[in-house]
Amino acid sequence: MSNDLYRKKTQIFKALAHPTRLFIVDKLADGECCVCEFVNELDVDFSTVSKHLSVLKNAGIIIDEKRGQQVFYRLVMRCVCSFSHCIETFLNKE
Amino acid sequence: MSNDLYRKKTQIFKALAHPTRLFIVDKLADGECCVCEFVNELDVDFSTVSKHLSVLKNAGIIIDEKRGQQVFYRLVMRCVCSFSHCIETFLNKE
DNA sequence: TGGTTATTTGGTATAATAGCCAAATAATAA
DNA sequence: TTATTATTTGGCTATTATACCAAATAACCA
Repeated sequence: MSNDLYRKKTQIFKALAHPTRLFIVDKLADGECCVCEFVNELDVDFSTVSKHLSVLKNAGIIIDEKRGQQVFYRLVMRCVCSFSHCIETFLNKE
Repeated sequence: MSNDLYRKKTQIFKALAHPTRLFIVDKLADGECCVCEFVNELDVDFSTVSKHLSVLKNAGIIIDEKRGQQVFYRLVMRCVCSFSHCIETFLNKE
């Protein structure tokens, strides 16, 4: 049980283990978004969205880029989408 | 943001978001195991292993079958393996 | 420069999770 | 029936995660 690998993998699963963050990833699968777009669609505080984004960023799932006063986020770990899709198929079977 | 779907998906990611549980899933990818086999390899209490297994079971990732006095667990959500593999590739790139 | 907008950071209260121990259950053996 | 083995469950404490508010930063505009 090589600890370091499991620790890093766990960080990725933890980052994804929240409904708001899964929603963010789903949305980013269709293209980049700025922070305010998430705030508009989710009924949570700006600071809360920002913190969720930083969790995903620290895990290496998304990256950010500042353009003007806005910050845009992009999905880099694309295979999350295929797993997410597999889960949906799985849930429909039950 | 259809809440019920995100709630269920989150449950699956939460279930996977622990090093011990990732280890269990990895091991089950190679075939069924009984509880005691995990206890031997992991340095944690029997009750702790049992609780980790029930988290994975409640999420629908593994199933159990009692044979005699032992309980055997099997991996049913196989696509966890491919995602796990993708994460490893991803981590190696960095 | 001063004001406004977009975003992040720090503080804090609350909720969820993890791990151990002890006790309960369940199957089998003596 | 009693004892033994395998596993689960309940209770408790310590740690971690979440969400809000307020304050800080950073870019742009007047």
